[in-house]
Amino acid sequence: MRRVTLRDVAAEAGVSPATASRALQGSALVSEETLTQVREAARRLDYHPNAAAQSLRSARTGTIGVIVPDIRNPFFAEIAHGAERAAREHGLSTLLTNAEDDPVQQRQYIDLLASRRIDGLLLAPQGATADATLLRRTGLPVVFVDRVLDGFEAPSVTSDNEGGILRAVETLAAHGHTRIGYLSGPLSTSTGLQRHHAFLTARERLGLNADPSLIGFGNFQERSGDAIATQMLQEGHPTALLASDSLMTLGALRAMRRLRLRAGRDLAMIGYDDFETFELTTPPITCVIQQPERMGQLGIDLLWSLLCGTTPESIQLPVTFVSRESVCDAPHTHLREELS
Amino acid sequence: MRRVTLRDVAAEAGVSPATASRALQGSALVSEETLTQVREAARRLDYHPNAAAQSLRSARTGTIGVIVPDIRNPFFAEIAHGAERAAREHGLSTLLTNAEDDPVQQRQYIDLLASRRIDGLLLAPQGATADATLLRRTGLPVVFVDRVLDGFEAPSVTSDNEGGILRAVETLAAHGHTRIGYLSGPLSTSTGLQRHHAFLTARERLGLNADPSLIGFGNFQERSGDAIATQMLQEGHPTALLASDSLMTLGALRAMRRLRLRAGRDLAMIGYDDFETFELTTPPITCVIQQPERMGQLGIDLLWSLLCGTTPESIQLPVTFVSRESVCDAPHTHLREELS
DNA sequence: TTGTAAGCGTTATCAC
DNA sequence: GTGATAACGCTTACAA
Repeated sequence: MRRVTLRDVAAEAGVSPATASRALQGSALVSEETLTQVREAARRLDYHPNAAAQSLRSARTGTIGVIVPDIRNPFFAEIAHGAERAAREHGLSTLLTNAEDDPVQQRQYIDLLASRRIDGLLLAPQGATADATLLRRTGLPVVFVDRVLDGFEAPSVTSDNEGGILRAVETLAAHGHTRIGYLSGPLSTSTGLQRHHAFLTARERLGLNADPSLIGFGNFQERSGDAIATQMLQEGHPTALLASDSLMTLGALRAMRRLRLRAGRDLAMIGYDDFETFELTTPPITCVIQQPERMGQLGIDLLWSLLCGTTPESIQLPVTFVSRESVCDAPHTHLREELS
Repeated sequence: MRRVTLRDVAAEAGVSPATASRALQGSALVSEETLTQVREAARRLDYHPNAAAQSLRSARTGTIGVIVPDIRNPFFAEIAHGAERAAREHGLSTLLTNAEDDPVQQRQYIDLLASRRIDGLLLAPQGATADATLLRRTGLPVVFVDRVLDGFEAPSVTSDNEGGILRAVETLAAHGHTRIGYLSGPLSTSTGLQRHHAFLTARERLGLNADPSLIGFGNFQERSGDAIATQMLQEGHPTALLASDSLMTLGALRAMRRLRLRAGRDLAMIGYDDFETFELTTPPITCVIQQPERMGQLGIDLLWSLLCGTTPESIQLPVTFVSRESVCDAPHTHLREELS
């Protein structure tokens, strides 16, 4: 089954390939009549232009690469979705890849996408400065989304990590909690780092207990949230738990269930990022909500500006604090009340 | 910033472009010495081969197109993830696109991917026979995953929809339910159609109530599940609810919450597909579980066979029934017991 | 083992 | 308005 080429279309329409090309691109320099003839011919032959030849010639692909660390994490699925929508509105298509939280895979995908001559890259990065060098050498226009990479200057769409954590810790403190267990993400990500830092700052400012067993480091995956919560609940004696992403929140909830501890009664719990069912668990989970779909969309908009030659400003989106029912008072607060 | 081409690498290594090309492909016909020299040169210059030129010349792209109806549905995110993993193992990369439950977008993506000269297509299709024609005309090797398209013969990886629904209905019937409300997916999808048919068959075989108000049609999205459940619970008087995918299950749970009905006590509930938190809701939700990641992986394996020239057999995966706590006895069962 | 050269399908630059 | 024609960067006969 030989492929239909522009030559075939041109022959069918009785014009030269050059004219056919112009017609299909909607160039103004072609007569109304030949235009319709060429279009008709293309339709009849079911012509699909060869994108490889097009981009070889024009040095543009009309494709944006998107690299997320974990497509199964709903947060990043939303980002990908928002990005794809926005890209389509600009007439661009997206090449979505999933680095699976693996810096090596991330590097491979950067190489792959560079080979594919994407017009730009939307990246939720992980890893170290080595990757900044790699990234720089590709010469690609880059926009960061959610996370940024040290040592590489690029416009970014991030979210108010400090504000989100601060708000959560303040809320817990207001309920009398002083022993707050924090399930941190990896410090190798900018979000993990910022949130961790914000937690330390908030904790100090509010004079809360700084027992080191009240911080556990995970990898933003459910399993690590489970493991950290399990250990912490048995050894750190927290009266409240704060997780730094939705999957770790999920893991913590699973651990609590196993230990027969109920959020909102035996223990206060605040999650980061929403999850479809956090509203339907018992109790519904109080959490800090970001705007992942919007982040993806804005990321593409910034990239578009970049492609158009302007240097856009980075954007930091605000977070929302959604108070549901998983935050109870600290036990000693009850005591205090009973005594008074 | 001019791009580095094979010529540059060849010049740097002091050989011809042909030799450089051969060396970089690891051809056996090149001496050990020039091989390392070319590789070194490529590394030094940070050479990224131009995929457009490669595939223009070789008529292969090493890329598989994947079209899913809704990437935000965790079921399809898992499929995409499984597909990507498997593709990478075959040395292929994936171009993931999201049709957003829109046949028009699906068509656009088929065109787009055909233009990109993907080597094959993994498709979870929707829509009518018109799309079968379109698909056929692309001449692409296609494998269906999860769903199939009427009028287009292709290997597929599906799941035992009849078995899953049958098992769910039998379970409810065994608990004394005769008025089972069914939240159907769209009959324009093969899964929606098969499950609906299986529900009718099971219901008839078990002699259950066939009140038409006990079936509602949705679109596999949360909102439709909510709407259908809301109406059905107020007008159909079901004692049990069976939803046909996870998002509609979610919607039903939301509706029940609003109406202050609790699954496993006021009403039996069975979901289709698992959802991260169905285990953590109150009560945990009984459901039929599929194997989406495995479906994606097997889909790519079939496609690979297809690309290698063999015609693989279609695969139907079994489902698992996970009994949790959302299925209670029907009210009249209690009555009967009390009377006896 | 290596080099030369043709050509993949398209678009851009010329002329006409 | 339209048609030759040259290039884009690479692979692969074929020749050396």
